[in-house]
Amino acid sequence: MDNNPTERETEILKVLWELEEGSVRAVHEKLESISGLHFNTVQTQLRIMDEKGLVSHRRDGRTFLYRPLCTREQVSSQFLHRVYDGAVNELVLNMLNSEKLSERDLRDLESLIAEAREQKASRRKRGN
Amino acid sequence: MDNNPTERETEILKVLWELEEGSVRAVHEKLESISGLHFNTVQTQLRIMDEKGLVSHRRDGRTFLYRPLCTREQVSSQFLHRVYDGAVNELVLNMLNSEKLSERDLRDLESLIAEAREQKASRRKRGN
DNA sequence: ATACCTAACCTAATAAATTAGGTATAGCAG
DNA sequence: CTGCTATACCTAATTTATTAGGTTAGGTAT
Repeated sequence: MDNNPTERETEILKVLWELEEGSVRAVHEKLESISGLHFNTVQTQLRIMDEKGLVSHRRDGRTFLYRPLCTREQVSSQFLHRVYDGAVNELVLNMLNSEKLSERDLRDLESLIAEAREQKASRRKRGN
Repeated sequence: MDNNPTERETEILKVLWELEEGSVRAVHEKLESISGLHFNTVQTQLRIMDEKGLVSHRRDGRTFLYRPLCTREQVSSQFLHRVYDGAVNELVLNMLNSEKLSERDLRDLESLIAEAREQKASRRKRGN
């Protein structure tokens, strides 16, 4: 789980992040159009990811329903630390340079930061 | 080059991003303490990365000096698109949640955004 | 009941990443 | 000149990721 997902695993996780929970079939259907993967391939991948602790599963009748154990936030944090040694500002700076952001996007980012600040303040008040 | 680097390749690129240019030895020394990699291993990796176009090399006497061709910005942009389908705001939101940022960090981020906005404005004026 | 569909399960082939040994050679110290 | 060191170069073993075939069995419709 601290073990970061491979290319294909990330692709599968993306589907599960969206679905919250899904069967092999559900995941397969989402991926098939893009990658043309075989059903069994997805099934095997999910089994391996289960062993690795990237996902969990429960039974629903005859079929397994998989859930991501690894969040997008975790994957991103790992990326940040792996590539930037944790320097968020560096990452954001690069994003601002490489991505074409509209004024609207920039404002959105500012709101996010303002919110983060407020949450910090309220956590402090509650003693956290 | 649009092909994103593997785990180990990223580690090597990180060294080269810092050094701008470096010999196998230089890269090896930086990595050895952390990963205990053999000199030849680093050399082979660099050769492969050269073939892949992730780095380039030039001769300096008897030794090769390697340079990264793939920037950290590119790697990050690929990550963004692979994991977030390009949604910068989502990524930043996650960063704000998962990383513990100080008031100072938040202010820094705000300055970066302000700068990005100005650059956008000045590019527009110059007709770009 | 029987045929059929769908699922898990088992297995292995293939491809890619990671690692490091051995060889040849150039340059340098004694 | 001779041995030593550091380098590129060549090669292959090992591990990990990726893929999908074949088998078995549960559930369902006819």
